[in-house]
Amino acid sequence: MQTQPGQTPPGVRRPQRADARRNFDALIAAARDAFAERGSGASLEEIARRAGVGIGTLYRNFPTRQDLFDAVYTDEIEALCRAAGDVADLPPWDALAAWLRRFVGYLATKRAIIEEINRDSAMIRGARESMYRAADALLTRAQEAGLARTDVSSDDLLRMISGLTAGGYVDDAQRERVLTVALDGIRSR
Amino acid sequence: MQTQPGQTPPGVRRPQRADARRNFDALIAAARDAFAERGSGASLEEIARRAGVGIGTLYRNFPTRQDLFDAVYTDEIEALCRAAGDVADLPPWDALAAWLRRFVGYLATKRAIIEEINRDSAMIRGARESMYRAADALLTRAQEAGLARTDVSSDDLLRMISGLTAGGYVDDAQRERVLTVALDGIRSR
DNA sequence: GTTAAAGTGGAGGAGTACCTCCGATACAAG
DNA sequence: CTTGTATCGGAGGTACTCCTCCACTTTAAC
Repeated sequence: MQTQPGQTPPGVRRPQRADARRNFDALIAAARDAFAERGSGASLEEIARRAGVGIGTLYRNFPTRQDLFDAVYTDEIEALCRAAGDVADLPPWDALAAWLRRFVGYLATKRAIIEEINRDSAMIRGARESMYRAADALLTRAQEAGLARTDVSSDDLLRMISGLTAGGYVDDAQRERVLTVALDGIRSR
Repeated sequence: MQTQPGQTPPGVRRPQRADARRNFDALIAAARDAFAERGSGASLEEIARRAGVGIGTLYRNFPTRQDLFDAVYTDEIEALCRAAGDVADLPPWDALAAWLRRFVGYLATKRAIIEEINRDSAMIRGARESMYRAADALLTRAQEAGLARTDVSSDDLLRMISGLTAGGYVDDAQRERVLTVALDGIRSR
């Protein structure tokens, strides 16, 4: 074990060789699906099977369950941050609402991520903070335009929305209704 | 196995003998704590140990995990329904808000119950429906008084609030802030 | 106090998940 | 093509959970 890696992830590194990289990526994809379906306790052997690799390969790339989870989670968060860029040129309120809708979409089937979203994990903190910064920029803009109430923080907002999503709704229409109610609560009056 | 019990619960019955009743109640209490701490996958052996009984006793009283879960769940729901009576003489909006606060309080530490609240289980359906009726009465009253928006159902409402609670908040003040936003979203304008 | 019936509890078999280890394999540099 | 090396994969040891079974204990009716 090298003693001064200096990278962000403690033990997880995308491998060099082509076949190894394929396996690495397949494992993350399989883990994403498995966590979404079975929750964060999904069997690691099943994840390896889904990815079409041996259990040993899983453990070499991700020594602990948390390492694997962090890799999946970081991917998702990065996608959300990119989405914040996509809405930057909408009017303040629309930008906030659109991004929150996308946030909900990303989280909709990902129970494990919702469960874990508030937990602390040394290496994840950075990714989560950049997501919070993205949300904060959108919320602040809406607040400065006088469109959003000023007594909520972006932390309040994301916890509220991710909680809402955790419910497991009868259908998309219901989820949309509930999201509308939440947005109306945030709008200043 | 008796073939025509005719009771509401399929296999669960509060036992007759004093010592057996003590064990039965201790098991439900221990299960409530264990489910709250560890989620619905808590080890049954640990529950038996916490209750101070053998694993055999647990299985005699609750042949399946679901039976035990149902017993805990039904208890909680009944308490919530009683709480709906307590707020009946408040003004419509205050009654709804007060009951939802109590609802949140009950659910606050009960991850397992939140997880399960939308799942279907033959014998639980009755209990859940009476809770929904209680919520519906309060919401309808507020709607008829022109205080609550009419485009949400009690089902929407409870899913939304129980989702909010699932988040895991930094502190009570944050949870209260988020609940206030949700209530403002429900209030008609 | 006696006794039949109800209830107890934990040993142990079966199944499953975790994780390590190392002989076999596939890549890529020469 | 050859060869050194990175990588693979799954057998198997360990640990944990589920659940059954039955010799023993407690209750409460008489």
